[in-house]
Amino acid sequence: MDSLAAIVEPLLEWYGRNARSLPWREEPAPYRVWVSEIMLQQTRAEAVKPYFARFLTELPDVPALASAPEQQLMKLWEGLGYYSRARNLQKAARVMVEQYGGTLPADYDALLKLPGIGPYTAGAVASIAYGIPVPAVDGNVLRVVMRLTAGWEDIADPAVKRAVERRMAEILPKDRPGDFNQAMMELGATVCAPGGEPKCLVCPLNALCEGYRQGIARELPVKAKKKARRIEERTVFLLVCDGELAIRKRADSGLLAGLWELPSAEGKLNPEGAAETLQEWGAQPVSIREMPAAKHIFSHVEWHMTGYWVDLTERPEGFTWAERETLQQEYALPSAFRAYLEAFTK
DNA sequence: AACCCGGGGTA
DNA sequence: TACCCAGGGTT
Repeated sequence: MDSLAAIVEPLLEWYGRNARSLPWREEPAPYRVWVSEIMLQQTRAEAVKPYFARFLTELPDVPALASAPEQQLMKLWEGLGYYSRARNLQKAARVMVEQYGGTLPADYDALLKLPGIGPYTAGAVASIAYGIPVPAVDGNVLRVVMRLTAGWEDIADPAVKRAVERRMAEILPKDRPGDFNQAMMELGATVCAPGGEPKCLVCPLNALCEGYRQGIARELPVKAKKKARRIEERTVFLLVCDGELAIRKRADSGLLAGLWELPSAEGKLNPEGAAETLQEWGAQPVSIREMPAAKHIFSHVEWHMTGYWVDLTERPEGFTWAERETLQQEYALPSAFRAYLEAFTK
């Protein structure tokens, strides 16, 4: 198949009848489109919905985002993952306030220069919010194109992505770039879906699909395997004093940067090692109880956690203390710790 | 080019 | 389990 030009018309027709109703789609103001696109990076639309609603309520425009306290920002992002997205969102908002009068630049290259905005997001915002004719190639589009063309290229290869961007640019309808880009993604998300059997029988493009004709759509796309996760042992401490729990802020770079955590130490500490660590922290336990093991899986790391419940009557320095309720409402605590806490406390 | 960065859904 | 998800930044 030389050109994919033939897919444009049936795809747009299908999209007009089948587009999901999504909050950022109903009212595609640039700020809303941008925030939604950042949240949607590596994240399913269904997961984004509640976060998007809360975020837009609390931070309704670029200036509000630019001046938001870190604590509020991270709390709004808590549980969504890839927390640098939130920090870059605010960095970009500040650039917009300083350089663009508090609005998003209506220009692909200017968008691309902003923190957190790469080729996909720049294309999505430019085309959806401003009608600028540029492609937006994400995982959905790569999958759809590889199946349409029966292509066995490795979609993990950046050169393959660039080639697909070129092909999309060639056929992009200049009058409806935003609809076209969204239609490709919508098809990939709901019909030409990953995992399991694609719904070729209801696909508006099946008559044009080489992967379907050859019966290999299910096998595509090809993607190079990722490296296996490394395993890290951690020992978590529930330090309890007067009904309050000790937490502390994580380093501002690396995994879960700048979020809060339960005090923890590397390795699987036995009771003697735990006592030693508590001594280093200046904690004088009234009682120590060993807690069950738990596992938390990140995309590239696996934490094997054990823990100790430690009752204290005096508070060592270097920690922040919070009641369960306050912790819940005020502090951004990553899922790994939240799950551990909820599993072993009432 | 390789690695880092979350959390949840799904087969 | 392993893979995927409206990816981007750093080295």
